[in-house]
Amino acid sequence: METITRFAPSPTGYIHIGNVRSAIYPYLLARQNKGKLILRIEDTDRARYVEGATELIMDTLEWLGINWNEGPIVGGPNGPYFQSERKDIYHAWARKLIESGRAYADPTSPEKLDEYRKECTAKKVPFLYRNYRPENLPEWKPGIPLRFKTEPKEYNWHDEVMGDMHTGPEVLDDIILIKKDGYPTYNFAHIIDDHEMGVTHLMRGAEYLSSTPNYLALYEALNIDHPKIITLPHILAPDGRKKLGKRDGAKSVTEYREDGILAETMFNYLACLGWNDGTEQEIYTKDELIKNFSTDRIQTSGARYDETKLLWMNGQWIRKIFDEQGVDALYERTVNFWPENAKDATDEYKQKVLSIIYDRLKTLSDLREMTAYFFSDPTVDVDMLIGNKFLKKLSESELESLLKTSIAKLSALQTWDANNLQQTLNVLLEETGKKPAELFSLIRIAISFAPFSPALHLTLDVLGRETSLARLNAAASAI
RNA sequence: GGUCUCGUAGUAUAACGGUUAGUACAUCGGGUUUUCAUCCCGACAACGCGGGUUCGACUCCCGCCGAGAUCACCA
Repeated sequence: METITRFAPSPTGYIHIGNVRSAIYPYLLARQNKGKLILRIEDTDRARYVEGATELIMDTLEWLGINWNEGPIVGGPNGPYFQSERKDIYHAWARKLIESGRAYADPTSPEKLDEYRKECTAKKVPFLYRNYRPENLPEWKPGIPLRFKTEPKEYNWHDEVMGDMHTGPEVLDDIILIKKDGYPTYNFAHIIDDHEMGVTHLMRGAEYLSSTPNYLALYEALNIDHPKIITLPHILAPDGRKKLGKRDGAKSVTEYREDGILAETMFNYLACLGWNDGTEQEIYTKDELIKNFSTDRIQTSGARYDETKLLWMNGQWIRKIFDEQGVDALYERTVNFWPENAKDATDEYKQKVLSIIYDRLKTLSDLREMTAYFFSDPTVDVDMLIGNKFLKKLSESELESLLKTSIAKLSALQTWDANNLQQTLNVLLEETGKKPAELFSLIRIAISFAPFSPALHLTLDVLGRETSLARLNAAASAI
């Protein structure tokens, strides 16, 4: 049987890192089995609906490389893929339930419901609406919610991650199927949709675990089979132990993207948070994940989200892309991350800068801080020179003459390239009798006035003869 | 409160009855002609507690403790 999975977000805002995984895993499973991934928009809550959220979600998925086979834009045989456009379908199924006596219109007011609830809380007994079913039930019509008439019993089921599950009748209740505004609840809609769309594997977060028995009861009353149930453990907030949510400051995927986290990193990190293939591999391409993914190795316990490791992994990915795909591939991803003063620089020059700085980047946005001096002359800061921990021991006149010696030597260079620069710097070391720490720090700071920079000969090479010498002269005359 | 789930170093994890409990991030120390990184080497650091079962338990069973999820006309 073809594997059909789905990602079914509700358009209430951005996708944060706590819930991208419920898109990644279904995607991996679908691709691994040459199946289909369906994107379905669960927009039945009109109050929480956010304009543009669907586009934002699709944009995020696209960035991550999660493409769907059926859903908005691409269409498909099982549409519409917006729940708000499927009302008739839900109502048709609802009428079947009414006919079989498994659903009823519930005239109870929200106030009355509240009262019941408080009563139960006071008595310290669990609130179950089925104990309060009204006597004279009206016809179901718009304006009145429709409830499921449950038949309390035990349920046993298998969860691909959690294993064999069991619950007693006390967890079953008369859940609302259709709200008074005519829209279905998630509880009802997702069951109908998954069935009609042929979903074979249902992957969702652990927060749905406790309502699963109610869903099982619904499948039964509807006389339909349920997909394989795969419960994903929660991603926990970095500090607390709670499920990561927007309230805990869970950032949107878009935010990470803007901070210079690569899509590869995001995908890799999240896929491996709560899953591993049993080997010691840490860096996975999407294809490797598709190949190696298996639901039976998904963790059962929640995993804390660790941004430090994400940053480490991003550094790994930056280097991996550079090493395996070349500077062009990495450069393509950096276009939005250069400092303001790099605006007029050529692509060729920026690529040169990138190729000597890339292994220092944790995020692409580090470029802004780390490369400014490549694009315009830094402000001369004499204190930075004389206060440097290696240069402190030298007098100012010594520094000045050392700089002048260096300038003379470097100016004499026939061909200004990395190799020759390296050789010349070595000669300078011998001739001046200075330690590398002293001579190189001096030159490095004089040309960059930055806390750090790439290897000296490479930096000089990229800056070029004219700029390098001009900056050295400026520094020398400022001392 | 009911129900369900979870519990290996600070973090993510490996182990599926027998290992000096492995790996990675983080931290600390060292190395590679300056810095910051990369890279390499090293160090620190864990089986929640208590009972069983067993020749032998991180691994199986029970209890306890701790943590989380859920009990909406939200998804």
